[in-house]
Amino acid sequence: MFWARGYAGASIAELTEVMGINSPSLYAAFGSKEELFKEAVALYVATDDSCTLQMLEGDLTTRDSIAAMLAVNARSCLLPDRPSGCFLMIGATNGGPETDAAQQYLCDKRKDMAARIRARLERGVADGELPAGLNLDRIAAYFATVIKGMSIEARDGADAETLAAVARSAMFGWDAITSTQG
Amino acid sequence: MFWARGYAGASIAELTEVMGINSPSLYAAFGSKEELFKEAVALYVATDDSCTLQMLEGDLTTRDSIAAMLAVNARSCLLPDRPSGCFLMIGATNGGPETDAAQQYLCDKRKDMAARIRARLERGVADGELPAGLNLDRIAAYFATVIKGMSIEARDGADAETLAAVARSAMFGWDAITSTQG
DNA sequence: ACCTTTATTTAGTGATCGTCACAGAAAAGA
DNA sequence: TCTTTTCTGTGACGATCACTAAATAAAGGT
Repeated sequence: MFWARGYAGASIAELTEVMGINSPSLYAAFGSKEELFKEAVALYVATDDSCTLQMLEGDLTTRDSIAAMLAVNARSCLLPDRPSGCFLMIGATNGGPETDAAQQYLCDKRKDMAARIRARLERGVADGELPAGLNLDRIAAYFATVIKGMSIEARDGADAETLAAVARSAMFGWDAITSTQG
Repeated sequence: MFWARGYAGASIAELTEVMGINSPSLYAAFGSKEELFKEAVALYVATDDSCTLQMLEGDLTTRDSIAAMLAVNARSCLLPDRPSGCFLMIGATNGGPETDAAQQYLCDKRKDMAARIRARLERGVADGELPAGLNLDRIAAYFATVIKGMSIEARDGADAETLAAVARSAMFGWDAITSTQG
């Protein structure tokens, strides 16, 4: 529900109906809507989202691991029986001050993602695959931007082939991006 | 208000307070919250957003016009006294069924943007700058994805230099993207 | 079988949502 | 000046929001 409607758009009444419980049970188990949301996000990060970032952990070259991450993200934006796009990108964007905590929580998760991309780039520098002196923050920001954009693109109705092509296109500039010019 | 909080997050009470009127005046002038939102979006498209797509209309080469569009978009995501990011990307993403019309309206505007990028690419083919046989839809989807991602990146706190670097990075693969391989 | 503890249901809290009927004020035409 | 028209402010509509106190049912221990 949070994934499809967002934090503010998913009401307690809808949540309890889907969960098959009454609201007092929900509050006894989770404490508040905000806590329930955070647990849902944590579950998402531990399951669906882990596949994408897991591509950064293997024995692939730096370039191939980034490419694989983009490709996996493109696919996971259009899984059957799930809302389009990544939960972390679209789970809480709109809303008044009462949604600030949820928005900040997702923002932190997105920054974790960028940090892990940056860590993979650092490993590439340490392995000698990438030259020293690169501005790794900016390179990581570029790939994070593409990933974020793909979620909106998926919500707008892009098909799997288009998203896969976007992932490939984002890699075409790899050699120039990873040259020492920033 | 819609830009900062989104369609569902901006209440009539907040809107009327900012506008300095009472709700009956708002309904007499615009008819409904949805109509007011559409007028606000139309105003945004005609003013702030026009600067970005205007880069596609000049005498620049296809490559330079796309690069200029990305650069202008990067700057307009972080204007002072305005919410971060593009209104079309973040104005209505969350919410229940009653926000579907607003979401669809913004989605159509985003597709207009992609269509204009595609039209610029077509002009490039007609001018002989780009080879024939390219899958222009996918190329346009790539640049649209980068633009969409930059808005989330801006909301997440990226500074102007980072966004400008992202815009440059997105252009590094231009030659490969515009080769006849799709 | 009895008591204690846990879980679920019913019902309702005040607040806020988008929207509008109605009354009173201001402006315009004669 | 009087009437007609347009506009603005007051107040309230039913619905829904997140959240919870009190009552009822179930489960576990002895």
